[in-house]
Amino acid sequence: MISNTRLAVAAHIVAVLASKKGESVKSRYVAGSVNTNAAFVRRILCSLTKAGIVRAEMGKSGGFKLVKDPGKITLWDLSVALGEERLFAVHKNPANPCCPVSRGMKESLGRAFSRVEKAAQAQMKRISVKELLPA
Amino acid sequence: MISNTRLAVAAHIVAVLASKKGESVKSRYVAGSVNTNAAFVRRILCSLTKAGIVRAEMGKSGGFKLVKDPGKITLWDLSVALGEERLFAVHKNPANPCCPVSRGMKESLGRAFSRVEKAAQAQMKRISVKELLPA
DNA sequence: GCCAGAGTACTCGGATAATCCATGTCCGAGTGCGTACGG
DNA sequence: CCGTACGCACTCGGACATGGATTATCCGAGTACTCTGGC
Repeated sequence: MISNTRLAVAAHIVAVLASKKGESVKSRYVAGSVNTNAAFVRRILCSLTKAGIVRAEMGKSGGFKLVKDPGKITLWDLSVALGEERLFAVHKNPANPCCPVSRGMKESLGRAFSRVEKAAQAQMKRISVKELLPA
Repeated sequence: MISNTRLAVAAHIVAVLASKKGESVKSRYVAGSVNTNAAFVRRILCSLTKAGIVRAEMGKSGGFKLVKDPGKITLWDLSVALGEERLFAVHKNPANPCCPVSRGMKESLGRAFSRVEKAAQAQMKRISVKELLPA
């Protein structure tokens, strides 16, 4: 069902930044915690920057800082920042106009999936990054 | 978040079968409605067969028949049949033992994602294929 | 006319190929820090 | 001693491979229908 791990990695990244209490953290350090490469981390941090969740700082002693309170950053915020609000994909093949089922299927599926996504969204809004940190 | 369209296609397939009221339908016909190739449809139908939702019939006038009542087949049933119960993926890179955040992250994320998935699951169980059919 | 048997056409099922997306590797552009020099 | 200018090391950002997943194409195996021949 899932192919990418961006949301999980984004949550991990923000958790690391939160554990550093607003200090500047380098992408390389975060990559070490996630056990991946720094460029991948930066690509996600770029999205988070555009969403106003973190701030990038250039130069020798650069890095990323958390802008918002970790208790106020939810999984939903991260999903939106990554542009991954949708949980389900509908096949994009054109509908067969000869088949009544096919004609209405995309809209029906869209409605059904939206209902499910709305329920998921409500839960995601209730989970903050702070809850992911060790006690 | 999603890359494959199997759940959507499975729902479409079952809807087509339901519209035929238990008659035998060929994979080729279904493929025409979904606008894809017949083998792809058959692979999904194979999963649905193993789950006892449809039955395959060989031979010249073969095809697939719906076994269960469309009103009793939910999106969740289809997800289980396809083996796609999980909505989120956690990165599988090993945790960095030096980082306390990293050590606990997978478990924290697993718990958080489970909560979201449980909410989604509850909704998916409330949506049957019958609701996807045209009025 | 009825039954048996072979042939055939059509199906499903699985193996193989092409395509697309996510991730990893690499290099260029830019900025803050450190040092050296001049005042 | 203090301020300024230069060089540098280190950062982020984006372009280019690579690997895996998803979907499409193809071929083999098998079965129900059909037609023919015999009784």
